[in-house]
Amino acid sequence: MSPRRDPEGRRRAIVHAAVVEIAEVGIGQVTHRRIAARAGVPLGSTTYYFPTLDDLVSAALREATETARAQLEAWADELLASDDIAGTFVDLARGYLADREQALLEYELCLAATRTPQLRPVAQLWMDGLRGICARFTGGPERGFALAALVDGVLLEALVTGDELDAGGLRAGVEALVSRRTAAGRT
Amino acid sequence: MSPRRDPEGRRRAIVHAAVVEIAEVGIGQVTHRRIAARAGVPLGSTTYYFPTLDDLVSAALREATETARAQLEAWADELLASDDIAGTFVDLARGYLADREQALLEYELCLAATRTPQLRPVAQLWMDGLRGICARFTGGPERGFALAALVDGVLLEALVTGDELDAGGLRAGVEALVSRRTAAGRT
Amino acid sequence: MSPRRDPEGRRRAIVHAAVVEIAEVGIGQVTHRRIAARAGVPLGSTTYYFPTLDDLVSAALREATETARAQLEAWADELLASDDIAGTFVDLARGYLADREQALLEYELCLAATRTPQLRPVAQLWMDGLRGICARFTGGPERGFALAALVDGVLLEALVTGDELDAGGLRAGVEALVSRRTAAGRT
Amino acid sequence: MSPRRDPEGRRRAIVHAAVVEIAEVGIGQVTHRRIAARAGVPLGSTTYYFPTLDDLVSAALREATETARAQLEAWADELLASDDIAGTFVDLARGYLADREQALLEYELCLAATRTPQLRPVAQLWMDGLRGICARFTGGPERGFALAALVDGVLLEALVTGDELDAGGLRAGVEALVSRRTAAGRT
DNA sequence: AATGAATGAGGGTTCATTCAT
DNA sequence: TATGAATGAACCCTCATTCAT
Repeated sequence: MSPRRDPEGRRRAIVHAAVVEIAEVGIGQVTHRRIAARAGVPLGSTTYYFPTLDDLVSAALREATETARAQLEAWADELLASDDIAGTFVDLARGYLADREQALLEYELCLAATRTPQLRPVAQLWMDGLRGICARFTGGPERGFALAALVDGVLLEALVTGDELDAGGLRAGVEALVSRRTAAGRT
Repeated sequence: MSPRRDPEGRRRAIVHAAVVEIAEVGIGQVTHRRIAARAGVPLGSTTYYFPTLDDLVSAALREATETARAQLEAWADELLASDDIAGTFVDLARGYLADREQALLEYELCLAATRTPQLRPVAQLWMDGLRGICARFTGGPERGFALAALVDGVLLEALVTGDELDAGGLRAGVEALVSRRTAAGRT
Repeated sequence: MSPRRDPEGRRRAIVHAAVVEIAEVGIGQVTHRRIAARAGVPLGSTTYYFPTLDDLVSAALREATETARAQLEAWADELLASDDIAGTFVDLARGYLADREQALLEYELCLAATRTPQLRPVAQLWMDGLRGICARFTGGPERGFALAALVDGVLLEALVTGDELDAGGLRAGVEALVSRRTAAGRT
Repeated sequence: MSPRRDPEGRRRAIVHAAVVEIAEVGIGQVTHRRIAARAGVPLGSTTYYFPTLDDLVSAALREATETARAQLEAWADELLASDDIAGTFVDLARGYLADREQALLEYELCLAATRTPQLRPVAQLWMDGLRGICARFTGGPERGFALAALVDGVLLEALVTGDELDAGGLRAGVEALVSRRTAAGRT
């Protein structure tokens, strides 16, 4: 199945399997064996490419963040091109929650970062990215931070309650925070 | 310390140790042994009072939520008595973050609830409580939800980044969401 | 439920529960807790009446043997009154196997006796009883022993295979071993 | 003793240790740790080769049965070559009982099979083997079954009572059951 | 006399990690 | 380079037994 001679591919396959596995069972429950099984590689490969399980988990979370980063950029593009900021935010959030497990992983990473210093920068990446985007649509950085927090909070709540996204709340919040002038100036 | 024969006290001591331990190392890393050591009781006691580790963890999270709930009620009182809603929110959030580990535990519980059905109601309690309070200060339920999400987001971000509370963002967000009339009517 | 003041009754209830429990799960899997639960008495009662689990198991096996002994006597009566020894043996064996678990317990006791000296006499009781009965229907003690062994073997095989009693084999064996003259002399 | 890298040998050593251990303490009392100690391998090895204790026990019993099967075949050969069937049966039974613990294990397996379905086929192997042999020396299958039961019963009784084999009883039984013609035809 | 509380030993099992090959 | 074998620590949990009440 996996190419005999493609170390980089192997590595990526393992990391990817780790991401999926973490998303599914949570950081605390992930094991070498599970990842190896999921990736379809021998157990030894996981420790060969990653000396420690922590290393592997870190790599997985890093990759997950990369994914999120790309997503954030897509958000920025869509938001800039939209003339209904609030509506677009709702659409984007809904899209984000579509892959619930992936989204969960993101938040789990954030919490894990609070106890694992090496995860800090990874988590920071997401936070900063979201804040950066939000700040473009509000009068000042403070409101931008508030908007980012709002989005984070709405997403978290949806994940926790298991309900649909609270579109009404999100829309109301965005509208209250987004600068009229900015929105108007764009038309 | 604990009297030889005080089942209820023993039980509480174990639960409390579990709370502290979970706050410190995370739900996924907590073990009978750690809790027993922290509580100063023999290993067997933990399984005597709680047949399963899951039971013990549940009890701990339930207790933690009870604490949070009490805190929320204190919030409500302070907010109702205040004529600077935003400023009071900031103070309260700061107070909440003062015990970082306890706060962290709260969020960990929320995330864990997504994968452990039995934890759902416990997490819901917090979410509902916060939303209920917030709704009192906004024009409608949607803005109330948005305010709750904002608070949740701000707290989460502070926990994750390890920075101080983003007071400016919180204040700006609250001001944008809180109903003028309510604020005005209270002067 | 159980009378407040009836130590002997309590004791019997525990022993009986132990018998049933052993029959159900096997000697090696029986525990104080299981017996207490089955008997509907507090855990402490089991150790109060029987210092050791071994003591309790022994008592249970002793009781089981007593039951078997009574059964053997019934066999003797029926056989003596019968003019179709082989057919009666078949009927009796079938009756014995009707309560499979009880029968199993008997054999388990026998095997356990090989490793637990204190169980020896209990097991011996059954063996001797069966032999004694059988000897009455054969020409000499040797054939009597053979008949007893045959019965034991047939019962064991039925238990192990889970099949019905091998009536044909048993009948053939009995007929070959039973003394014609004895049978004839009784008409 | 055992080479560093010899998985098959290791596996066999563990299984063999399990057989011996079961013979000594009984199925219900056997543990990973005991087996590991007896085999002179680390604890982890037992679970590495056999995911579950049940698996290990099954393997051990299977092996024991294989041994017994080989023995049965030897019996068949000797019996066919003999002109004193009864005497040969006695010799064979005595030989079988010479290794008391191995014999005990056999019967324990049979009883355990009644409660552990996966053990059924293993136990059946022994029963069928013995019956098959016996049937060759009797007039019909029914007497064959009876003979097998007789042998089983005699062996069981010897094991349980701890006495010598009841040679007289066995001889008498065999003589009563073995087909004259077969015996005669062979002279 | 009777019992719930308490405990520590030990059981099965999992797993990160090391290492010979 | 790559991997299956191997290992021991640690985990959760069960339980016989002891003991204060």
